[in-house]
Amino acid sequence: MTAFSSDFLRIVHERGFVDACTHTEELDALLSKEVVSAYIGYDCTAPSLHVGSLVSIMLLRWLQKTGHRPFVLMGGGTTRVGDPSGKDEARKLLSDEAIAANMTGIKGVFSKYLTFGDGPTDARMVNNADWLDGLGYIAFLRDYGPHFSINRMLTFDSVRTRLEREHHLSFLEFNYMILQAYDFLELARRDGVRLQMGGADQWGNIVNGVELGRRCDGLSLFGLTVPLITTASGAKMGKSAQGAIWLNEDQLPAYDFWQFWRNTEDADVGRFLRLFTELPLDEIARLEALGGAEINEAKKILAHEATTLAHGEAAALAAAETAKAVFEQGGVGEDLPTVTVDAADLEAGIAVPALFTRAGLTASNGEAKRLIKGGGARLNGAAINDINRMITAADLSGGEIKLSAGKKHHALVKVA
RNA sequence: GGAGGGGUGGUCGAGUGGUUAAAGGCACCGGACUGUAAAUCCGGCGGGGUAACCCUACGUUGGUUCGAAUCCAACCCCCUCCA
Repeated sequence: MTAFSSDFLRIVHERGFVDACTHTEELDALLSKEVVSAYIGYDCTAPSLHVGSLVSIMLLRWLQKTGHRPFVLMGGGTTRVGDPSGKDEARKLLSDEAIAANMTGIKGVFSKYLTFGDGPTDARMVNNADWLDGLGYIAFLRDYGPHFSINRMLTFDSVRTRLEREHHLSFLEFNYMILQAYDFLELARRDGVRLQMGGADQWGNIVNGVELGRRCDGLSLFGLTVPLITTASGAKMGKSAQGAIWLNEDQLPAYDFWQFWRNTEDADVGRFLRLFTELPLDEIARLEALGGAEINEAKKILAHEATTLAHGEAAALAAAETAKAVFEQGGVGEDLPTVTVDAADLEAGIAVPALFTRAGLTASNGEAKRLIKGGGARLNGAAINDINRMITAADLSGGEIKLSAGKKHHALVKVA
């Protein structure tokens, strides 16, 4: 591997953040010489970001830590068009209201990882709707259309796969890459941004921006992509029983976030420690070398570090305490999801399946019944085998009832 | 505008009149084994009901039929070729 003179490139290479880079050596020289502004764009297709975006967020964090300036680009304008990259069929169009609401949710995430402000290395957030919404069609076509070759555009992965699979690709989506390229040019002009980063699936879009900058303004722009992170089993990261692993606490409690990392596969521990924590590499090497059951210690550290970044150390410690109580001592923890029931309801008795569903452990009464039949439901740690069992105040243990669906999903029931 | 092909559950994909809540794969959930891991094996996987059973679902809306995902009509959407 090349020796880098810039801290940023050296660190992100060592830690496994880099998939591809346009002109590594020139970029390294630039980063060594001056404060570089770099950006990553984010879709506004969901109300929060999930761990799939965390690699790129960590990348921005390292950028800032090594003395450069991160820009977070909200795709308020481009989300209205829809990025065809990595999708083999057309996405649904979102309403403007939904996009605005999603943007608000996403903004909150970044403040945990980056320092925003007006200083030279303070992060800034921009919204491409600010310039895209006001574009005039003819003027835009005349100014930038000549720089794009249809022949070339047709060879880009996002376009080619659609064509090969004979899936529909609308003209609207076909324009996406032009708009994203224009974003880069616009940011370069406005704020002197020199580097665009993103996921590996963004390579084509990023390269387009680099080329547009050179053709229009003779700018020397750079692109860098991070690899798509999958688990050692080959699955995309971030899936779980309850759905995506969101970074917003109101979408996913810190305890569940902590549990996600705690349950990392053995084979992923080292890689994840490098990507999702800021522990020194020699420490990670030591943790990674742990064998057998000892690797669980490494997973706890991973969970602690990642949760501390996302939700703060207090939340991480609370999650760890709860996990310890629940898994290592078979008890209950403060941080478990909790539902409250009326005392009157409990006096009258609540059917077990209904209570599991109310606690959010199952999606329907039928699912709860199947869970009970399959032997996966437990009440205060004891297996339930009777579907018809009623839960009453007599089941209260220390003023609460602990329900478990499987070994990893627990909830507390308290009386209102 | 014309011709042909297609739209099935979270997803991929069978299924051309009844025994089809709809094969199979994947994903996901539970159990066993473990280390809150992986792999493997077993079970589950639309909703409601203790149950008999009832409801909802195969692009949409109507129709034929005792009975339709399956046949017919109109409409919507996608693909390919032609103009």
